[in-house]
Amino acid sequence: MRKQLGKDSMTGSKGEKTRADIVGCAKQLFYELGYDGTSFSDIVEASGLYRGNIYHYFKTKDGILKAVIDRHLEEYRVLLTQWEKEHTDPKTRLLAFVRMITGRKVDLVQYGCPIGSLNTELGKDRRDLQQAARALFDLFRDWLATRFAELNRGDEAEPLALHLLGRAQGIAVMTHVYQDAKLLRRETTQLQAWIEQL
Amino acid sequence: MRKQLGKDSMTGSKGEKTRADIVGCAKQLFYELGYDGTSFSDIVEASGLYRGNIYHYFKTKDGILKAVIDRHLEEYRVLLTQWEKEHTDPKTRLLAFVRMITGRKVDLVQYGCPIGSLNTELGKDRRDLQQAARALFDLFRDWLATRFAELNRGDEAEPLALHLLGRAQGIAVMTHVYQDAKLLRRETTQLQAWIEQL
DNA sequence: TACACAATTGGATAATCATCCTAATATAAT
DNA sequence: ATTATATTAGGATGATTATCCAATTGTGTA
Repeated sequence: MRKQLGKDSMTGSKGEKTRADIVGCAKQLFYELGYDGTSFSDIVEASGLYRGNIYHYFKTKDGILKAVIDRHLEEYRVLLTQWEKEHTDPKTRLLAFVRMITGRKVDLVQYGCPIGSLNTELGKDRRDLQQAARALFDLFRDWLATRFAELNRGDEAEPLALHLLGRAQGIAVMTHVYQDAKLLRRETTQLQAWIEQL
Repeated sequence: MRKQLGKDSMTGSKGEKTRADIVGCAKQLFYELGYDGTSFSDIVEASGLYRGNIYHYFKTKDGILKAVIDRHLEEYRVLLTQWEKEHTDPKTRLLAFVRMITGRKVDLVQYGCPIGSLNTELGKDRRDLQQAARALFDLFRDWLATRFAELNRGDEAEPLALHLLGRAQGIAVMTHVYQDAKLLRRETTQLQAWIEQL
């Protein structure tokens, strides 16, 4: 019954739950208030834990952000895998990406794109952290590029993926700035048409 | 020789220059570091003035931001008027908008879109300030819509303007995130083609 | 049972933040 | 020259920030 290998393989389930709670609270707060806009005290309050306890799991606020980014990565990976299981047609898979945008309409109107706004904020003065956050863009870029490759657009696959990602980002920014769900609907419809006509 | 009416009508040119310097420094700092990322001390250092002196001109940091937004508005208004003077064809005028993007390539790669990133940041927790910053989007939206109206796209003028703005924002985000000038070039070329084919 | 370590408690700390305050000095009008 | 106001000088203030630390409690293992 020894599991002495990794130090985090089989740490008490109690601690793992606490750790996950911290990441969950921080993830939501960073989304709603921004990374810099979220204070350590905010995380303390939202989680209902003590300051020291949180520092037992994370040495710095930056460390929490890294964990939040990892959580995002895990969740989006699950989502992408799910889309691949649900659909086989490349275009339909691409449409699932667009459907994710419309599905998160309410949050997009209120807080913008979670990964876009995070990268925009960190890109200003914390380029070290932005590099970590960029992995989220890479994840979608690669997945989308694979879909375009499935459509036999081999050499244009990556540019097309970046184009689609950019379109989505633009829609997210405009939707957030104008708090306009109609705009989001109109633009995503155009995006769907663009995919179908590929 | 009395000008007792407005308290700022004809304040000494010395003070007006100081005020303008403060706004100029803050404008650049807010762009490079973000609003929250810029401390009052940063403005003090960059301007070479004393703290109290800056507070003589602006009661709060928020007040400085409002002045910075106004400065942006003035400068962009000049730019838009200039484009209208330089070109008469609506499409050529729209292309001037796209050329602005490519012309600011270096800054876009490094700091993103000044008005987009500002709105994204303020939209998180300071919706009151975001409302003021949104005026910058309105300025471009209205100007672009007028161009589409010139192209006899009356009822679609505003949606088309928002679409073009969104495309530009998306390009700015992607260019900034990936620090990739090539991407910017590729996407703006597509945007030009879209305008010409209208 | 005893021991080692994980987890929690609760407060302290130094730095930084925006803001405010009182004087001193310059500038212009009377 | 005198008064009033605009401007500059420089420091003080209290709140908030991220981070740290010592003491205590829980928990699974030898």
